[in-house]
Amino acid sequence: MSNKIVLIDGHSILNRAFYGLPDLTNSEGLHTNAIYGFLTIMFKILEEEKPEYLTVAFDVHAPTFRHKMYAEYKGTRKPMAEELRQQVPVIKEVLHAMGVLTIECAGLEADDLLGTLSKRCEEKGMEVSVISGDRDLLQLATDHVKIRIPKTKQGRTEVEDYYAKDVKEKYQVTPQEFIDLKALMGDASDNIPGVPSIGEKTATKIIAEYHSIENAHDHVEELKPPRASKALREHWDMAVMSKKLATINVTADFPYELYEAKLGSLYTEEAYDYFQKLQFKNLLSRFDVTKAAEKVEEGFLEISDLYTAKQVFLEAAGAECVGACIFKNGKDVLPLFADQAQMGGIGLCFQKDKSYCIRTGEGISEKWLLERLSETAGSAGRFVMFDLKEALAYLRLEDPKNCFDATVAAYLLNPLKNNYTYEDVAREQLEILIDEKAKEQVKVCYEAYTAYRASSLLWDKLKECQMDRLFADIEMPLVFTLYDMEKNGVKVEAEALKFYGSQLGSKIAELEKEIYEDAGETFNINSPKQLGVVLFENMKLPGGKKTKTGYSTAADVLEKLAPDYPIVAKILEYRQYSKLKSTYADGLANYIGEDKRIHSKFNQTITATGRLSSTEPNLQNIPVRMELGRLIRKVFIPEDGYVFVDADYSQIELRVLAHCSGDQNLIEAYREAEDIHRITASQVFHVPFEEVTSQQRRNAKAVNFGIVYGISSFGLSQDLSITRKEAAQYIEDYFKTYPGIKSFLDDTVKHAKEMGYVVTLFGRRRPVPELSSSNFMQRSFGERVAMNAPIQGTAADIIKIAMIGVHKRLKGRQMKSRLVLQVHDELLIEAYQPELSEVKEILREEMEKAVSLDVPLEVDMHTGENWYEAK
DNA sequence: TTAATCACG
DNA sequence: ACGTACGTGATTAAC
Repeated sequence: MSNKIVLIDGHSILNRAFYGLPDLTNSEGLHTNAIYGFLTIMFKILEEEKPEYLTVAFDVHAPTFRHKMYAEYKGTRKPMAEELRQQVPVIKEVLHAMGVLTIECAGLEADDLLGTLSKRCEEKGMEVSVISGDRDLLQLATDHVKIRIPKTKQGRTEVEDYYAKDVKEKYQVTPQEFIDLKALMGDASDNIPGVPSIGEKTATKIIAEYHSIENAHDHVEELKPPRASKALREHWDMAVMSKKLATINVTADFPYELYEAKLGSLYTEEAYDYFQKLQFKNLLSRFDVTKAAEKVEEGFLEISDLYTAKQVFLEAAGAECVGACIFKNGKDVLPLFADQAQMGGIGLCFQKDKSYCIRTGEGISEKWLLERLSETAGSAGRFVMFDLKEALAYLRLEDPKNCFDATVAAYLLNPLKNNYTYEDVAREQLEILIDEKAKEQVKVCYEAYTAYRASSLLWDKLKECQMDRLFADIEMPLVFTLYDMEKNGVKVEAEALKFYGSQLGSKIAELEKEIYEDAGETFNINSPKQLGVVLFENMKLPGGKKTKTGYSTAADVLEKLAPDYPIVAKILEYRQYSKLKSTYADGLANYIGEDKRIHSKFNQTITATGRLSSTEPNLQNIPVRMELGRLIRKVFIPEDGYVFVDADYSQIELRVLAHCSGDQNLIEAYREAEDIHRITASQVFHVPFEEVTSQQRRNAKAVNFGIVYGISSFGLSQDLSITRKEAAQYIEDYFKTYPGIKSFLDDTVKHAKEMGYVVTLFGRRRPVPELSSSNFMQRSFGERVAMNAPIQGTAADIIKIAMIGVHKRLKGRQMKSRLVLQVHDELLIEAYQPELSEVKEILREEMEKAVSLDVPLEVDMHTGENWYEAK
């Protein structure tokens, strides 16, 4: 027979969770971190204790007796953060949905409820666990009442347990005496003043000896040290009041029926809906797989004989919609050589209550299976997969128009997520939970099934958000373009790269030696921590602290010291060389394939704004700004008989801004100007075009950049090393010159605050949940994001259109020239010599005519025998 | 796994 | 009063 009860201090645990976890929001912008943390802690406790009863106590937000007393003493409590406040009613609803009893009582604090309940339950002979983040509650500990204090340490929650003996052990006082201890030492977090000049040490000594403040007061003359004796005499009233404040009422009168606290199943349907809405994905796995899912699985079939497989493909021919997946066998194979990867088989689903897992094997060859799948895809009304780009390595798809990449669709609907797996989509769109431990064939069937079922739901949502055109006309065709780019890769001269690396290596060794000599000791220069200690403590350079963990040794800090201290200059140089060597020289070498080419990945579902990202390796951040780094571009070369053509948009983001804002002045400027920063300077600073100084131009350029980033006076002042006031003046002058921009940015932020998202010219959305934050910094960040995302995103849309156009024309004419890289506003083509002039024409046309704006889109183009020359 | 740093647009 | 520019990815050290 279990006779255990768990009592939770609701607000205290919410608070712990709120401050212990990073800010989380669901897609509606509701903050959820405290709720999530609370539930995690609660589940952990319940699993450990397996109690029969559970009750969560909350404070009522009317002033209570103890607060009122304190308010008279000194002001009021700090108000609760808005992000936390909004989570309080939600956790109560969630608990209710799980059948957990919550109590609150006007005029009583949660402490009093907990104290009274723990006493009542103990008297009934029950074992009691009280969960709180507050040490106050330690006074409730007995042999049968355990106080449990959860601590979040690096993401993991550990719980400290206190029975009466543990309190005594740790604090040298009994739980009862703990009240007196608090009365003397006070507790800032619980607004208990205590006696001035008596701290933890003294208080413990006094209470351990005299056991109560009253007894201590009776012997006040004997108290040591004299300071404490004096304090207690002079502030006796404070001690008495503090004791009253610190005492938890264990005989409060409120209605409570134990049977109501009896635990049933927490995992109810209602609770599931809440968890779904709150997007607590890993908590959802606690719910039993739904009955509906069990029914779905009845229709799953594993096939490994040719005859049945043939039947299935016959049935699938001409289906309205086909969902599919391809799975590998055994260990992962390098994606570069996906063609050679060992295939385990495929998943296939083309009707709502059946899904197949077809394995390769004796009767069924890989080749045959892929051919059938390709045919099926071709004849389908719609062919749906997750991560279609990866699958293209296996399939021959003739007409991309009927293809639907569910990963990309899910990304467009919410670009802020980290991943878009079929499990996620099944849960979000189909409300099906997939058991992680399910057998391979079941998972394979689920993936195909999810692709089949979710595509129409995703498509409807895309239409609802007016992203259907963006999806069908830009993102889906782009999948094919990116696949070809990845397959093409870019040729790299391994020998030259190796030589470059070894040169850097000797330079690094030289600098290392000099730095150790200057410092008078050896240390790891790559460790910011060690470096900080050497520079700012051992060598006593000025410029002290900056980060939480120690000194900042970032470049902008060191640059200020470099002119005066040769060692700092050497460190900066060392950093530069070692970055080049580790990331670029050595880093890139690891990715050169047998074909002497690097096949970097272009990711389509990573960024919040719609840009692409490049990984394994990242070819979008190859050095260019510094000559030394720029040299590395010489190792990127075209195939024999080919040349590079590199084209980049000139200030595409600013042009997008000019168009979207409709600011006549800026539009005019772009229609005429050769040099937009100069013309901006001329207009903002009211000087003739010819008389603009280089300083003025630099400033104007910085303002132009700032505008695109979502301007702030602080940011601009940092960039230009001027005061905030001066920066604010620049911004004001800029907006005076271009009033259309000011109103556009204001309108964008306003729209974002109303709708919760911003939109690009082509309908791409980015949610901005930060805008509803009560935290100034977070909200300001949201405002900058709202200003930047439509601009950066529209530019991304435009170059995507250009890429598709270029790709289509090159392919359509069966040219040998190929697109190899995209770097946000730049395209690199490996052009077959005889096709060079045609390629240049195509590239310019497709880029300039990707979209018609109110300002011209200008493209700079260069050719060369390597990337260094072509840029 | 996270924080710091630095490469790019 | 708050304390930052927007968007990425790779490497390294240190927990």
